[in-house]
Formats: sequence, C-alpha cells, structure tokens
Amino acid sequence: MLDPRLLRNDLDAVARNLARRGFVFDRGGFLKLDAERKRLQVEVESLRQQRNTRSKAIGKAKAAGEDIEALRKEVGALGDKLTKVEDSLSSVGGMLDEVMRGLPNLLADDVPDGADDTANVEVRRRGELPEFDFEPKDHADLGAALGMLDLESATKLAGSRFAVLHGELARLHRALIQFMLDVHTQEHGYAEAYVPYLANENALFGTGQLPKFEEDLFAVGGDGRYFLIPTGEVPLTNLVRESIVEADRLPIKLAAHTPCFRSEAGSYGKDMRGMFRQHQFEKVELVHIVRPEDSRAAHEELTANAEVILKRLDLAYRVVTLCAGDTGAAAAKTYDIEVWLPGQNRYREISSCSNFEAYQARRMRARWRNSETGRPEPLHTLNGSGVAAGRALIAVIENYQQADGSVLVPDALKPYMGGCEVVGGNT
RNA sequence: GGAGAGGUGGCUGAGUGGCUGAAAGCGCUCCCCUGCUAAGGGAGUAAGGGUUAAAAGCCCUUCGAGGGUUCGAAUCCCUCCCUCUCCGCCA
Repeated sequence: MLDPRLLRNDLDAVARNLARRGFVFDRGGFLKLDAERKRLQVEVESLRQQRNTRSKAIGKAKAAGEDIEALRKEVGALGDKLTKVEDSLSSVGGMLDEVMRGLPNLLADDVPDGADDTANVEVRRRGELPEFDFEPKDHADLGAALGMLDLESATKLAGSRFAVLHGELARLHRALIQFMLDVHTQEHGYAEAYVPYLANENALFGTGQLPKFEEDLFAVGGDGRYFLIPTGEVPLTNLVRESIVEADRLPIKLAAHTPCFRSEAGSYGKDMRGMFRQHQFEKVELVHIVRPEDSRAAHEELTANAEVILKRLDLAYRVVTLCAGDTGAAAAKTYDIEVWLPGQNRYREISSCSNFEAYQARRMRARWRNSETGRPEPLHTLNGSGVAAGRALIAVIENYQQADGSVLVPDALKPYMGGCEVVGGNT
C-alpha cells in the first residue's frame, strides 16, 4: 500500500511513477471518492460527538432523578441519522480501500524504463562460462539417463510439473539446501527459522499475493481458508505483521528453507522440459526487516549474499535490474540473479531480490519505533532467494556434467555428500 | 475429538451498563536529589484516523474478530477465531 498522505499531497507524481509500469491511475475518480469520504467522515464524527455528549447528559439526568424521556427521543433520532451516514461512509470507504489496495508500489528512481524482460539491464557478470569438449546435454536428459530424475513417476503421483528425485541426485538437492543455509546463517548473519507452509489470507494480503494474484496460489480445503505458500517470503515477512519493532532490534535478518507451491497458471507450455518450472520446489529464502534509511544498502547486501552461493559453487551468473514493466507490483526495485545453463545456452533466473520499501509494511501494519520522532512508522522489508534449490540443482547438473553423463560434485557440496564425489560415478 | 477456563495498554492485572481509553504495579523516558553505585522524589508514557501546508489543540474509533440489544457496551446476547488446563488420539 502507498502512503495515503503522499496520494493526497502529490497525486500527480504518484500517477507519473505508476505510469512507468503501464498502470493507469484514475486520478479524477480517486479525488472524487476521497472528497466524498472526507465529507462523510466529518459528518459522522460530528454526529457521534453529539450522540456521545447527549448520552452522557442522559446518565447525569437519570442520576439526578430527572425525567429523561425527551432526551432519549432526541438522541434516538440522532442515532438513526448517524446510522444512515455511517452506511454511506463505509460504502465510499470500501471503494476507496479497493482502489488503494490495488495500487502497485512506487518504483525506485533508478529502475530502468521498459515494458518487459527484454528491457532489463545487466548490472554485472561473474564467473567463467564452462567449456565442454563434447556436446553438453540439458538436465532433463542427464537426470533421466542417470535414472535419478523421474518425471514419469511424478506425473503418476501428482501430475505434470512435478519431479521425483532418486539416490545421489536427491542427496545433491538436499546438500544444496544445507550448504546454502549454513553459509547464510554462519557467514552472513541470518537467523534460521522454521515456518508454516500454509498461510492464511491475512498473511498473503500482507506480502501482496492477495487479492490480485490468487490464481497463482494453491488453495487448501478445510475449515479455514489456507493457501500453500508460494515462497518463504510470506511466513518470514509476516512475522512482523501488526507489530511495532523496537529500533534496537533492527535490522532483522532471517533465513529459512521452505518448499514453495505455485500453480503456474498462465504459463502453459512454458518451460515444460525437465524440472525448471514446477508446481513444487525448494528454496532458501532470505528476508531483511530494516529501517527505511537502510533498505537500499540492505538490498545490495541481500543480493550479494545470494551471489556468494553461486560463487562458491563456481557457477557463472549475471545480475540484472528488472525494468519498470517487469518489476513485481509490490517491489520498488528488483535484482534478478541469472545462472548460466549450458543445456539452454543462456542465463536463467535463479534468484530474485527485491526491496519492497514500506509497501508490504503498510499492508501488514508492520512498524518500528523511530526514536527521533518517537512514533511508530512503517519499516522496510526485503527478500530474495538465496537461492532456489531446484534451479541450483539444474545448474549444477548441467555445469558439472561429464562426457559419460555423470555429474561431478562441486567442492562446496562435498562435505554434505558423505564421500560421494561424482553423481552417477558407479554406473 | 470430549470437558473446562480465558483473551483488557510494552508486560502483569483490576474492572458486570454512563463519572473507564481504562485502577494499581512493573518496565520505559525526562527532571530533581545524591561524589559513584544503590535507594528516594516528581512528571510523562497505547494505537489508528479526521481537521491542518505541517504542528498544537480539538474530535472520532479501538478492551481477540464480526454481528445484536440499548439513548449509552470492556461490561448483556449471538457467531467465529485464538490461547491455556485435563482426558482421548497421534509423528
């Protein structure tokens, strides 16, 4: 959500910023609704004040043993009128809320213009592209040949866009997760958390998945209204929902390994090969909760923390700044980290690191106590994958493949592989 | 799943129809006192919103959530959510 004060004071600037995303803001409609809201609210409050004081007068008169019948009638009429105006206010207020809730975040100044991912801007490249003296295969072929990536069984068990991993490949996947968690908690100062994999509507509203992106989520039946989390961001960030964090507790840096569930609605036919785009995947998520003045630096730090994982795995990658049209609705600015996949002969997204500034915090009512003003103010939230485990597995398979179809275990993962140095080395 | 108890400010905890946005205590902030420390004295200390360019002031709302009764609800009624205790079940 945006600062309502900013909307009132500098509507044109807000509209101009949102237009960069291609979002058309109906300024006239907003102004009309807001003026109506203001008028009704002033009236409601004035009527309430009258009712309150007259009701107290009844109490006094009654205590003094006076006749209160006339007063009671007068206040009763006041109450009827109040109810009517209140109804109008809540209807106008509801419309206004809907407009407010539907507004995307303001983009940071340094987000490049552009409509889609072709306009994203590369920030840096790291690592050497691997060279093969044979024709490299992609992970789907390699995994199938190893007998360790079993998409047919996954289809039988659940459907398309699921995977079953076997043996050393399953272990390699687990090793990646352990490795990433260890690096972030032991070297980057993140506190590890274990969190629910189901979230309620409030939590999903807080981080911005609801109400606009419900079709991307899996809903779960049962008494309550639950959804499978699409990312660990949802439980981690919502830890500060509806709370006021004392300044000396900031920054809060959290890391968690969670599965992620995405319906991938609207992506039919896209990335159908292998396990690149799945309904279920694992991820180590990093979240920062910071003071507003620190969020830009935290964004760089968070992104660098995720990059360390790829550096340690000796994987080539690049970092891109998403352009205006490609930046998610809740984010002010996003860096995507793209890892080199020899099987696709290009860089593909393996992490997305975003600064949400106060957007999620306003939706969550997550505040910190600013000692300079003494007031609770929205804090800033950030998150990024550090990194997606399923895609990291793909990257390792494709980058560490050998001519015979086996896969070398990267040095960084060896401590987690119980002596196994080559996946498929015995076959 | 069965039985019971309960959800009040940062915390503990009073409060069964009006003078209670809320006693008291703890914590915290500021001031006074004290050579330091400890102890003591005083004042302040919820959030959201409206009015305002902003503030001050004034006003409205909020005692788990949502409805209802009433001139008036933390207090009475209904529904839901959550927490705790005991029993059962279970990894």
